Amino acid sequence: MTSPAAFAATAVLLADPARAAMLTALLSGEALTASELARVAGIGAPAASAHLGRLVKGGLIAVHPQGRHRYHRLASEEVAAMLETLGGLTEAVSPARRWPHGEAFRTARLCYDHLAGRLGVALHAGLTGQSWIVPTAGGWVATEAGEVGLTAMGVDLAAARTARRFACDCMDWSERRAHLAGGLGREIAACCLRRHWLTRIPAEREGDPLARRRLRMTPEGARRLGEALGIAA
Amino acid sequence: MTSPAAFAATAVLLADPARAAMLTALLSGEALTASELARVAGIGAPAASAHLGRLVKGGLIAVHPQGRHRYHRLASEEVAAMLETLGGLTEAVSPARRWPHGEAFRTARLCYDHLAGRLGVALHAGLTGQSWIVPTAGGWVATEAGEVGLTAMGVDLAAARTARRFACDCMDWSERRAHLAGGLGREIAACCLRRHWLTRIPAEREGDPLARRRLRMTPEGARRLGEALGIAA
DNA sequence: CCTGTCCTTCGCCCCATGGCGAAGCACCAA
DNA sequence: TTGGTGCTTCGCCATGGGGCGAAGGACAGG
Repeated sequence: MTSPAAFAATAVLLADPARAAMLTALLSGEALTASELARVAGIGAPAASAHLGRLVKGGLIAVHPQGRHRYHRLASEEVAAMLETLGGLTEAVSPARRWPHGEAFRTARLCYDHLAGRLGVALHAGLTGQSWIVPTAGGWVATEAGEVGLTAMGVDLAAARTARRFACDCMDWSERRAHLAGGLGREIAACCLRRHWLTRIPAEREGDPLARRRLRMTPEGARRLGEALGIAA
Repeated sequence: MTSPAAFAATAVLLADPARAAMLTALLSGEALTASELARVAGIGAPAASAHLGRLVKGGLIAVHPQGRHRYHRLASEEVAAMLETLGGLTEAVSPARRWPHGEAFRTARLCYDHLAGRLGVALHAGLTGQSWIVPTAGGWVATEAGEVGLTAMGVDLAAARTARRFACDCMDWSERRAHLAGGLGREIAACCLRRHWLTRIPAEREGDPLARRRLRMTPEGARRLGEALGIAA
């Protein structure tokens, strides 16, 4: 029997401060070990293990055992989008207890594995405005012009196509507009980081779960992204 | 001090089955009394009162006292979008416990006060594709052509402008694409319902919190929406 | 007024959940 | 094999929170 209020079962997983801290840390897109996550959450190893077990069972995170370590990452794009949205709601509803993201956070950041913030929204607008991608059922597909342009930028389209979704929208809360997720979003972000068009901003204090999500655009990046997509930095 | 895992405070409000049922019921966009919500949640009046108090305090719902009755509605567009997203995540993560929305639910439904589902996404694509709305910082604005076209449809643009946001994106989970929210989204939905281009589908069983969210397009509606926006029903 | 209704507050019980320490596995390195 | 380390399981305790019944305000109608 499916309950009409089915999402409560998922919401309980988000409702604990320790689990929330873990999930927030994983929004950087990096895979973290159980002990790293325990430290981030400020709890002991046994408690962390229990939390991680519930998160895995609930389908929110996935595990990659590697020797003695167990690396954890968010289970999917959907989970990342959900956390981003919930964080934005919290900020909209109660500015007093919003998380401490500064202006840099709104300008450009990682949302799991793709670009968000003003840059992410501008990228979405640029791709659709130039018809490099066009709508289809359940997402977007690349046009011929898009394939040429993206390949010239250095984006690995073959890798992007291996994802479950090639390109789809993800809500950008700080901008109230959609940015690009899916395989294409991932590969564009990877390309920008690989070529040092974007660099991660180091954390200001130790153990900040939002560390490594903030991005800064290099002069080279502003030029290249600008000319490729006609967007203003 | 703002905790990095700030969203946990909001998530606890969603994590209870009774509160989740209440919020789900309010997604229909209607204002409900405390006793109606108690019945929907399957709990007594005292428990419902406590839950509603917490939801109001948390900024998720708003109250309108009216005589002996206290009407409750969702506090904002953001809350509705958040619930929609969380419901979608639950379905993506765990199809076993997804809520029972049939095909009609995916085709056309209300997301609080605006249109969602395939129809909502098609509407968004039609408005942007014909340049009736164009992007701006934090949302969309209507062009001159858009003002003419929308007014001809019967949409009250003056009313739409009284909203906090004129037009912004809202994530459509079943389609993985953005649909239109904000004052314009609200007025378009109101127009379609007023002119009987769309009608609510009656609930199949008593007390279904998803009741009155499902929509069906009338032949007249398909024709009018189709010719106005060039969308396929 | 008094009555019925709607809603809230209060007091109480109960159990689900989160935390830890200790012990037990699993794996790498010597 | 023998440690050393990372992680999990087990047992236990404390607390928070959700539920109800009973009682108390607020409001409409006679």
